[in-house]
Amino acid sequence: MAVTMNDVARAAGVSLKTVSNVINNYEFIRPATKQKVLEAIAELGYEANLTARSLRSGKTNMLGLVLSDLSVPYYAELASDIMKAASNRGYRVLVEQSANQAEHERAALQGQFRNLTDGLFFIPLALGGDDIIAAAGKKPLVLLGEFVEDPRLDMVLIQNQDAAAAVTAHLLGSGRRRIAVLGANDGDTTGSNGLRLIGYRHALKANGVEYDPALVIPCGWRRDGGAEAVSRLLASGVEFDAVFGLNDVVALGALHELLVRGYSVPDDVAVAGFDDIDEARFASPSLTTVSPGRTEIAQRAVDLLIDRVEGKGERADVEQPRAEYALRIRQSAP
Amino acid sequence: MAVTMNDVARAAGVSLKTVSNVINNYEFIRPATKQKVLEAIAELGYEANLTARSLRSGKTNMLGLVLSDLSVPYYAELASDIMKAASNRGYRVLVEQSANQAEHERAALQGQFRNLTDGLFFIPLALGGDDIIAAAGKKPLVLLGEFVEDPRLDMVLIQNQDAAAAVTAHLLGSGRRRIAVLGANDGDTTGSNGLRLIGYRHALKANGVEYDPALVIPCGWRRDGGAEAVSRLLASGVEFDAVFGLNDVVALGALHELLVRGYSVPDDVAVAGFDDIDEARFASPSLTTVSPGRTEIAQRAVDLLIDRVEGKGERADVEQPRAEYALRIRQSAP
DNA sequence: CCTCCAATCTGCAACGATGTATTCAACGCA
DNA sequence: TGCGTTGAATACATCGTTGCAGATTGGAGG
Repeated sequence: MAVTMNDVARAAGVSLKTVSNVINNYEFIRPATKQKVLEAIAELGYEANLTARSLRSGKTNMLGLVLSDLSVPYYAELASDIMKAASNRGYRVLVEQSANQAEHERAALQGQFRNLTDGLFFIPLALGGDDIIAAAGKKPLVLLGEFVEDPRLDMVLIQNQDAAAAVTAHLLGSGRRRIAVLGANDGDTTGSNGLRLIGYRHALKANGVEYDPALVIPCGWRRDGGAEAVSRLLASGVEFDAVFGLNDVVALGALHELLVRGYSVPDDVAVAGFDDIDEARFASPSLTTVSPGRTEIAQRAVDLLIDRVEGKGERADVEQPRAEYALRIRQSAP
Repeated sequence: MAVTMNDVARAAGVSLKTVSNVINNYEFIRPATKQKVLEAIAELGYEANLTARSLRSGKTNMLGLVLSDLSVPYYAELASDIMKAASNRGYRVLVEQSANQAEHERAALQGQFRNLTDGLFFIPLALGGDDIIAAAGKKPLVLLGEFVEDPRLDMVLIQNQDAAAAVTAHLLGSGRRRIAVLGANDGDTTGSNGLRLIGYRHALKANGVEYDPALVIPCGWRRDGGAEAVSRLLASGVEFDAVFGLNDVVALGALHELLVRGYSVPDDVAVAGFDDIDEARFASPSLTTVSPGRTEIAQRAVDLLIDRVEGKGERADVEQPRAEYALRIRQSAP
């Protein structure tokens, strides 16, 4: 059916192996021979069979990316950045949605998905560090700094704590004193939610404001979660003058609910988020948030994973680069 | 390294081919034999090597999805739906971003990307029908009804024209008479932009409102495109009492710009979009828009492509199912 | 002129599965 | 008893590459 190396070899009058050598840029090939082969390739429109190559070489040149759902803007944007960065280094990315289910995450760590790829980017949401270490195979794995932080695993870290503190400090700086936190449980200390909550508490303490657990509202990390959390907060009668959504969609859901109910943002209530998704800039009012350095995260993760895959240096030390964050002050909390 | 069929065969005391037969559910296998093999598989933790299987069988069980950029919410949501539907039928989806470049699109249609997949979903933005037919190989291809509509190609259609007419009619019904259209050029007749513009004109005509080319503002199909289009529209001095963004992000960008400039929506200007992305429901004010039936599109596209791949029926007739649209009336244009 | 080495090219096996054809045993039936 | 038929398992070739070892060629050096 398709043109194979054999066809090219015959057309160029050389051996199959020489064609292979030309394609793989083997050093010792006479320019004239190379020329002949390249011409035959062009003429026949030959394209290497990647499946055969993978079988023989054991490399697929694909990287896996496990995330909960592409319809979540932050993940979609991150995936886009990762795919671009990987493409620049000659790799494709195969995305797998875990739907936030431990079973799906585990399956992606070890099953067929793993075999299809040379290495894995993983945004764990349901599994913890121990689970991951237990389930993961031997191929390179890079976590993306969302929920799990574990010293035994390669990962790109988000400065969850410091960034959350910066947002909180900004709200405090504008005179807010009753800042509700949406998306965490009082007492959380691990995961993005826990770390961001800690950052929030640190900032309160540093500014001499007392921590009130009644202001910490757990909710799903989606728009409707944020909206519903605001409803509960209002129903509870607890006073507040600012809302810090632990990610942007929660903050945007909250913002929407506040406006629907006739509150003025930022006059009555200031709103801030975390992630700096594209949408934040165009919300009305535009959303104050913190950028975790998405593009940098993607680039560092890709470089780290591909270096592992290609075994450059072979050093076994865990690497955990940390991306720079940046506060984005907009209308919702000037 | 990894466990192969051979290892399983040895452990079970049968031939390699028998193991293969068990795995492929070959009909004539004694239950006792099957049992032995399955036990050996479980014990050794054998997993089939998909690369080898692909090489031999010529099938990869992967489908390609070519779109411009995952950071565009509509595409991310569609990709998510497609991946879920494909997964239900045992296929994975490999996404390729074309960045809206003809060269990238062409490459995805014929190059290595094509070889990696059994069939392709394609959302063309830069290429036209002729280009696609010229570039596409022999493997199944299903277009997703955005820009190109071509009777020679399998595709799932969006009811661009009727849905746009429905939005326009709704705006007219609420008393608006000067409806600006963002995202098309006066005279466009092809592509989503053209078809939606035609729908708009039909609705105007049906309601006895004259078409004014000055109200048609071309712009990039992104948030900042919509925002900037509103700026141009205002600068032009042309009067308008409603804005119809030809997709949701354009409409949301426009909405943002209007609010920033102190206009009241919907009192001064009504705003409507097209796509019904998740964000539309939570915008402030929430966005009136039309749902093109994203989940249905994904499901139909997956069914169509997989049926083609698996050659069920082998009928050569082009198929072009049409998804149902639905108007979503919200605050921005009640 | 012969040896030796580097540059260049080639042949064969192998990656791990599946398709085809074949073998072998057991069974029913004349 | 002998023969055809069917169920069950196997042997071998094959998919299109790349790794490895070996063959060939053309000077440089003695």
